[in-house]
Amino acid sequence: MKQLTKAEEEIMQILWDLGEANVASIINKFSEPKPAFTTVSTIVRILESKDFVGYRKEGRGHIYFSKIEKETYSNQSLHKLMDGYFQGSFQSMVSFFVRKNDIATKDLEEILEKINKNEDKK
Amino acid sequence: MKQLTKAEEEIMQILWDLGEANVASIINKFSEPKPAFTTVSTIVRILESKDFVGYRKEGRGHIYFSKIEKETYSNQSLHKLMDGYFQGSFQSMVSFFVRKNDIATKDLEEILEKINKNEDKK
DNA sequence: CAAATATAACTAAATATTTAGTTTAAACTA
DNA sequence: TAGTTTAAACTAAATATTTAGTTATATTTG
Repeated sequence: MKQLTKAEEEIMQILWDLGEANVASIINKFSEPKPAFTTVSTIVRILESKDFVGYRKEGRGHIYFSKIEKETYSNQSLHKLMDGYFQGSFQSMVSFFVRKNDIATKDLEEILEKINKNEDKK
Repeated sequence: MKQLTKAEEEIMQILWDLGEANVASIINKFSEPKPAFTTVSTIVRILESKDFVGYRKEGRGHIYFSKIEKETYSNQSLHKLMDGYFQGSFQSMVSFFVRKNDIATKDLEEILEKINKNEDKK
């Protein structure tokens, strides 16, 4: 699956955040200095050509929306990291991260609890 | 902290793997089609200028080595992902990944066990 | 020491990415 | 409907990345 460049990712994040938006709304989400209309428009059309973004016509312009779930993309990115740095092992990745960042085991226990709770609901 | 480009990362992975290496050994690690000597040499010198790589003289040439721990870089990358896609929350990231990939809770339990075991040793 | 060889440094060119100006088309308004 | 406005499409240029050729330098060997 395709990788987003830095500028592309920034705009995807905004689209994931807003759900859908025209170019003006996207620009609005940038902090100063805001990029030019044409800059954003260009990147959006690149994303369109890469099939990350779709649009529908509305009034005078286009309303853009993401065609790929944020979840799908982040999952793929995590997998890439896991494969490249932890021999594809989820356990390695998590235990490394816990140790490295002094994450309390209580946090892991809480995650387990929450997951088990939701499993019950099924 | 600086981000590695695709070509740079490939070579860093090899250096992390080998510990240290000259250009020839790096090329050797590539599968066909192997890049040209000059290509690898250029990227190594870029990594040098970015302070990712150092070298020492040996005989006729240079022996290169990573100046950044693989652990440091992967930790930073994971943090970036966590911040960008999971509001900086470790719990969100892990529970998302577990659900999304149908990872058995047993895996998480095992991680906990292992960590607790090592904590005892301290 | 001179020639051959191996390697790094320098340079360049192809490609990808980022940024934004100009032109064109659509639709709103007076 | 003609002029004005707004946004998209087209185009271009600056910058970053990737790839590799050429030249310079140092080491080995005959």
